[in-house]
Amino acid sequence: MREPLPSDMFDELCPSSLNPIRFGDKWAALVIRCLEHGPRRFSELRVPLRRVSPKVLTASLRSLERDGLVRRTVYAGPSPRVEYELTPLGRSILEPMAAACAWAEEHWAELLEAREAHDGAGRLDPTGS
Amino acid sequence: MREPLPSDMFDELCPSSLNPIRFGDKWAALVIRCLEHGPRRFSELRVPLRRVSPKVLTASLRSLERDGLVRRTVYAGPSPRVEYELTPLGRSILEPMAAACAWAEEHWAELLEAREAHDGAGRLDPTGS
DNA sequence: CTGAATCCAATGTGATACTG
DNA sequence: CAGTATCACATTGGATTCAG
Repeated sequence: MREPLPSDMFDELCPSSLNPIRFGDKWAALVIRCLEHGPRRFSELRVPLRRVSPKVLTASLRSLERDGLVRRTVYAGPSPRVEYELTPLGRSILEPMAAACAWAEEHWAELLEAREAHDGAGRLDPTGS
Repeated sequence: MREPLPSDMFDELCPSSLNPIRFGDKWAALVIRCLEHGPRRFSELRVPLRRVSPKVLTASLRSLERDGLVRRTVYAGPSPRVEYELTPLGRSILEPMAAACAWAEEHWAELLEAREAHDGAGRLDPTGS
């Protein structure tokens, strides 16, 4: 429990910018993955997602909270402390998400090839005349 | 084969505007569903998707073509005729898409409840004091 | 018939600085 | 610590009009 988060989500995992299957806003999928193994504090999330500005990260979390996928808990104390965690509903989306990521990983190369072929077309004569 | 398309995609199917799982651009999922049962002409697609302007529909199709999910075929003739159909790669995405739609249908009500609860909060005192 | 061109609105994303 | 405020920018979505 409380497994360490990856140091930078942008190094690994399914390249969500390529994946045509997307979850909520641009960062929602990554946020959900960060919460997969238990509750996290805002500042903990900011480490692997350091290239997301606090405003955008907040917006993503709020959106997930609004949809009931994430619960936000404020702990009173000398310094503010807030924890985010997946609700049961949020956990239930992990499965289709994993399926989508599996598809993306499996067909990642095909997507890239198709793009290159498509983008390159029209600039050279495919008949080779 | 050549089953009729639904008359209006906006009446039925998974409400993709609510579903946090999205495929490509706003209409990609609906377009893919229209192509599920065989090739379709542009004007055929425009019927169930009549609330999508031709420009946007074209853009969506082009994007799918670029990713190798859809093949576009032009048939020469007295009047232009163009057909779109799913490639094998395009077909392969039907499965994770179905999983995502199943999730959405299953949890559709929970999402709505969560939104209402969230949007309504703050306007009345939950402690009932 | 199949889109391309143009223009515009809405939304999403982001950097920076500041606050309880 | 955990955000909010503000401004700016990019992308997307759309209506309308026009062309091959």
